Amino acid sequence: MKYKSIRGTRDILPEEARKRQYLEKVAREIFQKYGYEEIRTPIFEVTELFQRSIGDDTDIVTKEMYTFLDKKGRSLTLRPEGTAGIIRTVIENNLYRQKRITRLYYLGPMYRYERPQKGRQREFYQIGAELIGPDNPASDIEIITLTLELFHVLGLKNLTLYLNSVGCPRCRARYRESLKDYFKDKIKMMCTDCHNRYSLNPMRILDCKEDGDRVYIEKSPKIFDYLCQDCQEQFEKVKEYLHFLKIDYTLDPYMVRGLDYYTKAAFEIKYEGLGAQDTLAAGGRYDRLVRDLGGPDLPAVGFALGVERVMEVIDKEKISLPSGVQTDVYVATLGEEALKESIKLIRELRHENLKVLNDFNPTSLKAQLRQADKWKAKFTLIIGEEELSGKRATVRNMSTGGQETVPFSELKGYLLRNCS
RNA sequence: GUGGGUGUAGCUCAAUGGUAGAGCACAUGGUUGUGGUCCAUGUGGUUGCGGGUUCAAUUCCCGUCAUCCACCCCA
Repeated sequence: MKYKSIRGTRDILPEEARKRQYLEKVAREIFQKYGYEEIRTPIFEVTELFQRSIGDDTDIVTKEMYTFLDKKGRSLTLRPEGTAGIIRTVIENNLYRQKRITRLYYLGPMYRYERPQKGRQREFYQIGAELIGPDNPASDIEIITLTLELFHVLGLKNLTLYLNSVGCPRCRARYRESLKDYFKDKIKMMCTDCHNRYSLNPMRILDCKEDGDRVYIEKSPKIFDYLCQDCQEQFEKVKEYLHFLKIDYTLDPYMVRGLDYYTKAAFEIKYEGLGAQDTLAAGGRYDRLVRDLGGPDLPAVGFALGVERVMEVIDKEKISLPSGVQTDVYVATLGEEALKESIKLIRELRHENLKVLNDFNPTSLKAQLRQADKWKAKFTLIIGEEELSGKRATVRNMSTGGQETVPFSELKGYLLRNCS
C-alpha cells in the first residue's frame, strides 16, 4: 500500500465516529446546563505562546511539540493542549470584560510528538472547559463535579478521583528545596532517571515507579506541609466542599502536573485497568496564567479529558451506546424503466425526511433485499414491470415479511404513517 | 528517546526452507421477481517494504516502516 495514515494518527471510521458523536452530544448537553459556551481556536499558534504557558522546561515543550517555520520564517506550533489558545483569545478579544465569569468549553484535536501506545496518539482529541474569573474553591468544585457528571451520564464506573495541591510558585520553591535536602544523600542509591530529575525538577522524583526508589519517596517531605497559608486554605476548602457533597477522593501527594501553569488544587480521574495511560481527565487551577500571557490578573480553573481514552473505557465496560441507525425505505428495482421511476420516488420520499436508500446498479431482487437487510430497512419498495404498468409499488415490511400493493400516489402517506 | 512483542485475504487468525489455508465478509446459484437461516460454488494475497544467506525465503538474518506493550511523559 502506497499511502498510509502517518504514525500516531488514526482514521475515525464511521462506526467510531458515531460513538464519538454520542460522547460529544452528552458533553455539550452538560456544558450547556452549566452555562459553558463553545469556543473554537486555531489548531496552530505562535510557538512562544506554548513555551510561556506550559513552561520552557517541560517535556511537552522541550521534546513533544510539532513546531515548524511558516513561509515568513515565523515559528508556529500545532497546539499540544487547549488552554493556552483559549486564554490567548480571551485576552485578545477581551472576553473577560463581557461578564464577571467566563465559562468556555472546547473540543478538538491536539498534537504531541510522543511514542504511540495504548491511550496515547500523536493526534488525539480532548474535550475541556475553562472557568475564568473566580478564585473561590467552589469554582474548583464546579469543574470537578462537571467532569464527574459527564462520566456518570456516560455510565462509566470504577473511576477514582485523585486530588493534590501543587501550591503556588512560592510554596513550590520552598518545597523543592526541602526535597533536594531530603534526597541529597539518598539520590546516589536511586535510578538514573531520578539523578536527572534531582537536578532538573526534583518534584518529578515523586512520580518514579522504581520499587527501590519508592522506599525513599514514601518518607520524603509532603507538599501539604509546605503550602503557604493562602494555598493551604484554598486546599482545605476544596476538600471540605468535596466532603460536603459526599464526593469520594484520594489524596495523592505524588501527583505532579506536567504543565507549569497549574497552581493550588489539581485533580485527575483515573480508570484502573486501562494500562499505563489510565488518566481519563485531569485539571486544576491556574491562577497566574492569564496574567503571564499579558492579560489581567484573573484566576481560573479548567479540565480536559482524553476522548480516545474515554472511548476505550466505553468499549471495555461494554457500555451500549445508541445503536446504529435504521433505514426507513430501501428501493429495489428491476429493469431500466423501474430504476428511472425510482429516482423520482426516492426524491419525493426524501423530501418527507425519510431515510431512503437504493442500489445504482441493481442486479437480482435477492441481492437487493439482502442490501435492504444490511441497512436495517423498515420497508422495501419493489418496483418491476408489473408495478410499473399499474403505477404502484409492492411494499414489503421487512420485520414481518408481509407485503402490500400501494399506488405511487399514496406511497408518501403510507410510508410516513408506518415509519414513525 | 530506550527496551521487548507483532506484521499472511476486506476482518479475525492458521501453516510451511520447495511461491499459502480456515472462519467471517463479499459475489453467484439453489427460488422466471423476494432478505435475515441453510446448502453449494466462486472472487479475493506481489505473505508490510527493501536487502542478505540459500539451488530455493512467506519461513532464517539485517535494515526500514507501522503497530502493540512497558519505560519516559501525559489527556
